[in-house]
Amino acid sequence: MDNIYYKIYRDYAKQIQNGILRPHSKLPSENELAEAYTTSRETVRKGLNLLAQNGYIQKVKGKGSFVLPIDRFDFPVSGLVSFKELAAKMRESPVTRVVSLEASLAGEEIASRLKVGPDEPIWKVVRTRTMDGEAIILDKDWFLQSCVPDLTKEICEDSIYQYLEKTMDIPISFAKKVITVEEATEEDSSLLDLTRHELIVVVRNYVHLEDAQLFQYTESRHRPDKFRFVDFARRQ
Amino acid sequence: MDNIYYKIYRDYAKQIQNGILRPHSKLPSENELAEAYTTSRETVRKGLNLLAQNGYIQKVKGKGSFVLPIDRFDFPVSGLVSFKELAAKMRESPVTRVVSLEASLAGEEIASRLKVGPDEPIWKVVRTRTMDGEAIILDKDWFLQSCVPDLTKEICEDSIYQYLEKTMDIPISFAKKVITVEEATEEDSSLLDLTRHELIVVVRNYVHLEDAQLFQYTESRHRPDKFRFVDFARRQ
DNA sequence: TAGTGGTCTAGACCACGGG
DNA sequence: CCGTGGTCTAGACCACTAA
Repeated sequence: MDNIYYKIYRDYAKQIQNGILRPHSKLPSENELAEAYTTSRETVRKGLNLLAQNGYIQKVKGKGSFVLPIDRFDFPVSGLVSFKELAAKMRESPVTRVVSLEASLAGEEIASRLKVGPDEPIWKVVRTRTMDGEAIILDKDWFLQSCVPDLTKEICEDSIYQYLEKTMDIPISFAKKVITVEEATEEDSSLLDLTRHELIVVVRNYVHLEDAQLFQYTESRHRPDKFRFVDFARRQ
Repeated sequence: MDNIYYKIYRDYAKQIQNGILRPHSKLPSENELAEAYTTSRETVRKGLNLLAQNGYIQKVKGKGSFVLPIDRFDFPVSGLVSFKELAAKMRESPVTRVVSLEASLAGEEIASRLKVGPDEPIWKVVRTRTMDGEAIILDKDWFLQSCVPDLTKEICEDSIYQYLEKTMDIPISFAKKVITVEEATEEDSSLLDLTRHELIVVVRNYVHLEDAQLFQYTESRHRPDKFRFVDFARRQ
């Protein structure tokens, strides 16, 4: 709310998402925006660069900034987007079921993934995601208890990210994501509505706080035919 | 090239990749860097922000900028990285085989993907990528001939991206990438060394020029057990 | 308190595009 | 030519960290 450049980013991102600003239309020039927001050109440019990085606009030297004609529907699946945020952009109504929620010690495998000792207290959450009556995603989350003291079934049924960021004010900073395809396990078969495919798309997410501390490891296991990952990337 | 902030980015990216700067070590402060490069702090900050966006460093208010302890091996698979660039970072020696290279008209499906008419002249390139003696990736590329006049088998065996950027000076700007898992086709089976899996990971890439014109469509079809996609993402 | 990064300003010069 | 975005400057104030 405070940042001027972030307000410019939000203002135009919203207008582009709502279709108020049509694809290929031209934004005001940087000088005009600086006047409109009573700020300097460099501040305007920070806002416009955010829009460009996130695929909203294209800046062309000597001409101006233009709205990109990209489908905003399937879009921000890239980056650090949680299931709840993703589902909000879709037509179907998804259901989250909490299979288990337990406080325990890390153990061998998770300890190595979270780079802590095997006796580190952690939360383990297992959830399934159902769309159109079919359980198609199995989400397994491990959190450091030292970062998240309380966790309830109600929070897990909603969005854990929202709880951490909005309610707890825990600053999530960055994440590394690894996508592979692996053999389905017995757990996958028992908790998901698998069709004939014996393969599962596994998205491993290593989530870090602002001080770069690794605090969460997530495995999101998707039925292959329902998996879709979209990414927007700029050169340099 | 001459950009000061880009030089700062390259200098430190290289030092971090080479291990000259160890993980968790502290970079000089922004004021010190401004002096060292005889430039202003805002310019230094642009370089540091590039490093942060690409996962090299973490900036902490009141403390400084620190090298992130992230495996740089499997890393820049994110973004607009071509097979050649990717392979250069791996131990194995990959082989590219050009299956076909032809000039033709777009036709129905490709015309809709490239958003041109079906009579638009295009290049179609089909290549297989072999590692450790197994053909594991099938790459199918379509280019607008209006953007790329000449294309030879030799160029396709090397890196098309390198040819476009370095030799032709065609400015690639951004790309949208969609990853899905689909049934293997007969073409997949005949050109790749598939194991029992009947599924193929399909990475569709829509590549745009600086004026936002869509000029290339690529389908990269991977054997599931050899597929791996890594992504680094920052919140906001 | 001193040093750090985060934001912002009010200029400047440049390269590019189109009339 | 003028307007555009790209780069850069030399300051400023703030919030945060650590001694």
